[in-house]
Amino acid sequence: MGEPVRSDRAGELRASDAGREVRLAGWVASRRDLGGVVFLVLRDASGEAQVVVDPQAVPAAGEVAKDLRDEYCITVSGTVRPRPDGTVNPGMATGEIEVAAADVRVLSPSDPLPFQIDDRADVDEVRRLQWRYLDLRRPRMKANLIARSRAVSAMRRSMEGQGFLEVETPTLIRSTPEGARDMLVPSRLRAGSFYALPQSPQLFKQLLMIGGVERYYQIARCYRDEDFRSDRQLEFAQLDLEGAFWGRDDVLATLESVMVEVARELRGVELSTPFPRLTYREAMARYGTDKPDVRLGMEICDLGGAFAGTGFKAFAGVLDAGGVVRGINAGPLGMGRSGLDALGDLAKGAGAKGLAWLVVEDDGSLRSPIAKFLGDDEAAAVKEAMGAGPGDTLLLVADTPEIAAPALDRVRRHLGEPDDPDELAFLWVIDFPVFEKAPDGSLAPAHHPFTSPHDVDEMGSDPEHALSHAYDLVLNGSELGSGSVRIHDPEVQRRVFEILGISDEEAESRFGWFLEALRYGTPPHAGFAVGIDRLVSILQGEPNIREVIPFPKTQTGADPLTKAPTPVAADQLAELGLEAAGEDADGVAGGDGAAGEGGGASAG
RNA sequence: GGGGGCGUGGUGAAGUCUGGAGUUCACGCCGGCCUGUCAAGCCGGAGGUCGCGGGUUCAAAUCCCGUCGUCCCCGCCA
Repeated sequence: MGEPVRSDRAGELRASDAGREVRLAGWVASRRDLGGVVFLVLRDASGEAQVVVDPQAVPAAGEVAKDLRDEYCITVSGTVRPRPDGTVNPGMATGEIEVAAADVRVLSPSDPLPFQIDDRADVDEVRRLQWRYLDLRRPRMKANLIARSRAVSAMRRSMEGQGFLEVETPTLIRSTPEGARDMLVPSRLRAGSFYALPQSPQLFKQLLMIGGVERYYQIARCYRDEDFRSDRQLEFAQLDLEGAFWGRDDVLATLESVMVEVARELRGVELSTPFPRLTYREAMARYGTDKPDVRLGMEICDLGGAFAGTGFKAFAGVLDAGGVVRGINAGPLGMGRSGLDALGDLAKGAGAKGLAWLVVEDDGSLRSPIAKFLGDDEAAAVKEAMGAGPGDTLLLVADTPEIAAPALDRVRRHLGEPDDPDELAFLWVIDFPVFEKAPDGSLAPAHHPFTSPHDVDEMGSDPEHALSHAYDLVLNGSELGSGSVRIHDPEVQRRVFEILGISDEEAESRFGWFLEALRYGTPPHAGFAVGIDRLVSILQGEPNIREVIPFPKTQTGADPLTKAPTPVAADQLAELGLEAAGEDADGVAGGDGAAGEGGGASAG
């Protein structure tokens, strides 16, 4: 077996190889048996090449070829030759040549396939995941795997070129019950205690800054035990980075250079930098969201001025109560009553009491259920404020800012469509508030407690308006990642905990090890993390991140291929000092996979 | 926790609203023919618990209830 299985890669053969003896290996992509001659398309990772088997000339090869089926793994020895006149296939990279087979051998036969390898049919995703190894042979997944590899490679190239050190951090870490639910791992050596899988390497990368690394990056696997979305899995990958003696603009510039590199690699485009920056406040005012898709147009207008002193009681009441009237010019929708009602339902789903619509008629008058309540001046002011012309549909929400903004965002995203689907609209959202205001008016921390506030005094005295040095990177309406300038002063860190309602004692018991670290000459530092799955899925035009993950899980956290998760044997649990709760308490791995209610495990 | 879509031979779809024999289309599979095909072509064939359970009905893929799976969304994701 000293002889190599193959001499050449199928997809790389060209006319200049004519006359060469080659040995190929790969899979049977198709077989066209014309009786007197058999054409095979042999596919390997490099591409495809046509093989011709002539049973008259080579009877043994003819016998083998007759029994080949799709996806048999084979080797073919033969001679590369130009195709006869009129049979060149210009749609194929190797279409000028074919390999005249002298010998065909089956390395490994294939059962009939559960679905076809070509892209003809949109196979049910569970089917694809159940036979993911076959799905990976299909063009779509193959292209996505390659794209992901190239994206990560571009990131590494960019980081290395800028002097960053790649450092790995642990994936079995201390649980910090903040933010998302932790994925827990029981400890056998300390029964009853648990590790957590990292939601991010946050504190470790800060320790690396204290450790003098100065420029750190990592392709980090992160875990968050929250419900799935099209852009969320239990585990995901981030480009995580941090720099010492850095401020915000160093971070943004570095990330921009990484994005330029990745976009060049995957899209062959040159992004223009710097990316636009919006403050959080601007983003909310103009788009009603902290991750605006600026490709959609239809910016939100504030109509408080136009309706000041209005006689329309619904609006006047909202304005008097400190609320807002805002709207978007949806352009020439040409929508009937039912369509407009559906938009209204969308707005109501976001908490709005309703969505008022006004259509500008050709003569400039307004057709609307509320038209009769509006004076001529008001109508003119509204049209003026929204830049409305004949045919335009104007959609208005009157409510508190916390409700009006997201409601209009939903309507806007529902209606909007980018002019150019290939456009990449990167932008930064900066100056996030320290606290986010929920629709019910309550305040909740918007970021992790190691984020530096603009002013810690203000954070205490005016929490509603206090800003932090936190920023997000947004691409086409998706949050790609976020970062911040970190607190490096232990006293500031202590006060931030205090304001967040974490007592000195609690902070000491949970983060004492980190607070101590801050006391040993911590450099100012800042950093960021980019969601790799999201970035690659958007650049690849994929609708969800599962398409760029080789072995993803379904929405209920199941892997249709391996059937994970499963119950485990009682003795396996006993060793960990655990007792399973739920119906499958004494189930074993490989059972029917029905997870017990609660599914949890308690320390025993 | 909540809202919505989907589930029909191996695959994809139509049929479901308006109940009437597992009907149809494409691909695949099996067999045969075929010496220049290109997701070959032609002829023949096999293949089904219409996700599962219950109900209504003379009769259910179709209507009703429940349940499972999956996808999208809200909540959640500091």
